Amino acid sequence: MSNTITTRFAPSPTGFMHIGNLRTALYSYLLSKSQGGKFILRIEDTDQERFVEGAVDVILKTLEMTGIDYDEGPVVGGEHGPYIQSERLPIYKEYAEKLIASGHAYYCFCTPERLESLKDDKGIGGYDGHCRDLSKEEVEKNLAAGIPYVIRQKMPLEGTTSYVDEVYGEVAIDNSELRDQIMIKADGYPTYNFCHVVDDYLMGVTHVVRGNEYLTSTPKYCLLYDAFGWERPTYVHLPLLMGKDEDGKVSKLSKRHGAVSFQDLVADGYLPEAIVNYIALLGWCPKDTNQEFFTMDELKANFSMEGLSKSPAVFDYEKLNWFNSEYIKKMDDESYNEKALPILDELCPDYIDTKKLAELLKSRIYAFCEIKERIGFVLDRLDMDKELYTNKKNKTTPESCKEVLADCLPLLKNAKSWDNDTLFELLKEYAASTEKKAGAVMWAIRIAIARLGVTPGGATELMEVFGKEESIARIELALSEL
RNA sequence: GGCCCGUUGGUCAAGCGGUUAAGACACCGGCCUCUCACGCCGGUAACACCAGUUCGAUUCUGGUACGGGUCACCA
Repeated sequence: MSNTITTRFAPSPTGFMHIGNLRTALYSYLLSKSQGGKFILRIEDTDQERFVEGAVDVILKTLEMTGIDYDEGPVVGGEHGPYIQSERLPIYKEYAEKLIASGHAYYCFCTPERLESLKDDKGIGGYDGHCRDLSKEEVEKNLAAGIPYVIRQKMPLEGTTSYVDEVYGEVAIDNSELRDQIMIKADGYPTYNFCHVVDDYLMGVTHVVRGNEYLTSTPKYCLLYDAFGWERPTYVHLPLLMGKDEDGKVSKLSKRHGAVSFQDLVADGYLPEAIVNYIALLGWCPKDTNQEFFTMDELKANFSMEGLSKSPAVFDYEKLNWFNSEYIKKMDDESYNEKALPILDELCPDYIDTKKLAELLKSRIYAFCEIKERIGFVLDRLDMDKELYTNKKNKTTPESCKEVLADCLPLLKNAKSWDNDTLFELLKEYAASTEKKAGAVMWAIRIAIARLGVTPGGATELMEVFGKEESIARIELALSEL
């Protein structure tokens, strides 16, 4: 037995990466890497009906973007391959037969119809062990007759099975609660319940990290390890991720709560590092520190299972927004512009200084998807609401603003250059010479050119963004309307 | 419904028998300021309930309530 820790992430290729699933991958990865262990990626694609084209690529891409690298897995390979379950069918068959031989499993010839009839009106109801004690002769006969069959795990009828979970402590389940679950389906594919155990063992997985929906079914898996005579792994079940409903209640995080897949979030302009940082803190908390910004390396250095929480966490978009805005502010200009400029360049007219605009936006957006809605006043000359000229703090009125605009127009037309500093000085001098408050002058100009009450940036900053021609044109337009 | 798990402010959470019960987001004030944002300063707000153990329970035990999970030829 190796004494290094090995964990794995074993997603189903569903076509998208649910954020809860990503968090599981993260924790599994961190648990291993925090102790210098190994991390394996395995694709669990045994459900032929749910096969989705290209879904594996989504998984690979997500792990790449988030910086969760694996030591073994599809593409990179490894000593325990193949890492895609549909390519391991003979292995499952072999191990299932071992269990039949040892009396821990049996053939079941029941029809789907019979199984259906066992359920109650709520759709709940389990197998009744109908084929559990079929004689060897009957089995041979049915097999020879080509009757479709499944292979079931034979559960003990009495007693309890328990294990100690790293997060939840001891979990004990009466064996009478355990159904003789299917290991190999009629189509020859194994079920999760069976093949993940075989794979985890064969791949040397020492710590099984997964969502707590498996908490109560884990005794069945323990029994499988026992039946094979294998040492059971350490289990680390994670609390679920929840979403808040409109009525204020919470439920398992799903689409109705908003974007819940990694790719949705990225498409909305959230940064992978921000997403990772945020979800790392949903259900885990570092010890002995209040730090909340973590790079992947820092997460590796700080992660420990003691920090894992037992109770479910609500995914809060507000906090994600905050994290993302912080990450945006920390971006260097080059990478920030790489994301922001294409969006602005596509939307804005040529005369707009998109680089300056991007700069103004940097401290004001929480995600890149927000840019479009923030620059409507740049793209179009909005309808003017004259009330905007009234500002109590600067004591402005439409009339006072009209005077300011009329005075400043020629000044601006003669401006030596058209940058923020020059314009600001120009207007400040005008304010001083006419004994007006600078704020009052700025207010008039800003409203005249933006035609909007709240804007990203002040009057002179916006004039720089708009350029001389458009700025002058907007002031003339505003004047004509007053 | 049976079984299992959970419950500290609106949210994420620290706490691991004795604390003025941290911190963060959000919210509300104030400062800064050419509006807003950023930044800075400050504020409101929590141990679900009932018993028991104990000199003392947010911390331990039991029950109740509420929430969640699970009982598939899905994972």
